[in-house]
Amino acid sequence: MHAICRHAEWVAPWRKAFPDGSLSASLEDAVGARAAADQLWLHAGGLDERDAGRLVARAVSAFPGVPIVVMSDAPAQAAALQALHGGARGYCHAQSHPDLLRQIALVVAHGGLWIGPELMQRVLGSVNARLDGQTAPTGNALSGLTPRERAVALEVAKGATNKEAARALEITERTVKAHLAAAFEKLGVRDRLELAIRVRDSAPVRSVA
Amino acid sequence: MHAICRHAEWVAPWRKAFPDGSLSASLEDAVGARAAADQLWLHAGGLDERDAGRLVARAVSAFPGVPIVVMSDAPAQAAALQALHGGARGYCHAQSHPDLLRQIALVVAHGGLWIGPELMQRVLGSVNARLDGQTAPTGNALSGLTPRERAVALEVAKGATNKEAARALEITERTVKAHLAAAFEKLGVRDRLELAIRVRDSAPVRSVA
DNA sequence: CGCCACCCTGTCCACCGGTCCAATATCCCG
DNA sequence: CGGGATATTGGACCGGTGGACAGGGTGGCG
Repeated sequence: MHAICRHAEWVAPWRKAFPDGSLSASLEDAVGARAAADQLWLHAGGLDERDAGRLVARAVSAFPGVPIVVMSDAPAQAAALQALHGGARGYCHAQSHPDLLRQIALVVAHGGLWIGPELMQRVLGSVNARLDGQTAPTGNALSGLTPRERAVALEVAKGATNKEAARALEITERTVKAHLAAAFEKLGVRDRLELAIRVRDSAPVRSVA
Repeated sequence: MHAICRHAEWVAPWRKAFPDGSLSASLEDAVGARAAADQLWLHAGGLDERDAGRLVARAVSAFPGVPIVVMSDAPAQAAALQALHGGARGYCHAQSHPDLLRQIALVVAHGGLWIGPELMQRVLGSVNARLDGQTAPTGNALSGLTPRERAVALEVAKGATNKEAARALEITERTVKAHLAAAFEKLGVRDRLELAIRVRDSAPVRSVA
């Protein structure tokens, strides 16, 4: 267990959690001291996201195979993502309770990934913000189509297969193909992909999370 | 500790890892039995990604607050993404060594997230693409792909067929298929239409502020 | 009543798209 | 040097897709 922090007092909880842990003032010092550790904890106090990400990347290459946990003074989701993307295995508040730090160490030591509970929620729930238009924004590429053709085109533009569109509209797959063929003809496209592109590019408003 | 699996022999390692764990044949059985568990392990053996994702989502709502771990017979990145997006806290091979399973349980029990080490980077890249529309200039849907996969994906996102993409990149149609299949897997999409949607929605340039 | 537009369905078939089984060559890294 | 990632290609397989050939039903309009 080794931590890197310019001033020892910045990571008081960590010292309390791991009394036997060693500490370096910088990554270079740790490398010079050949600090062999099972885990490396980085204090990224004043660094912005980008610098923190780079620091993590350097640490990863300097200590290959050693899991890295980043401690921030002001945790932010963007910073957490950068840190994890850089190769960190954990991200937490530098002033977390020693018990929590030990718990994080446990998770990371066993190959797990530690991200803040609020970030966890975003990760796990990100897909729930699915787009489900179902609106009727007239005046775009769909204006020349009949209502049913438009409905089918919208389903396809969401990525649906013929079978799925059929189920969604409660009609036969054959009928979907008929409406689709008509839409192809009217819009001058050759397949569902071009239709989807046409529809989505001409959509007046987009409700993306 | 509770597992859901149609046939007990499919999850022999799990039974060895948790001799005291209970087991149900289906999610409905588990609900009916009011199986109160600290963790719920789902065997998603023969299910495809989508059904597995839905199963996880149902399990999450049926057992709110209970961490879910998905065991797959043939782990794939796309399936892992679907499972995690559905709310799973872990994803692993159903035939993993009991020691590894116990390790995973430990991580999950302490609030961690378990994904295969090789999957970690990609998942984070995908999460990156989903979460930030303004912070990271780099990191759209293409970020996790290799240069050639990215090139093929861009051609397809423009509406090109395999043959056209092949001609544009001066490679065989067969190779286009290979790169596309890899891109599908990494992005967690099933066909070129969903890939095009994903790519175009995460494009760096957006007309709306 | 005919005509027409729209909606729905059926069958047959060629082609494309996606996946599974490979193999080969290069390059970089530990 | 061996292992891993990347790029490239081959063949076979099969389901989805799109086009072509059909129809039948409804409602409006001259």
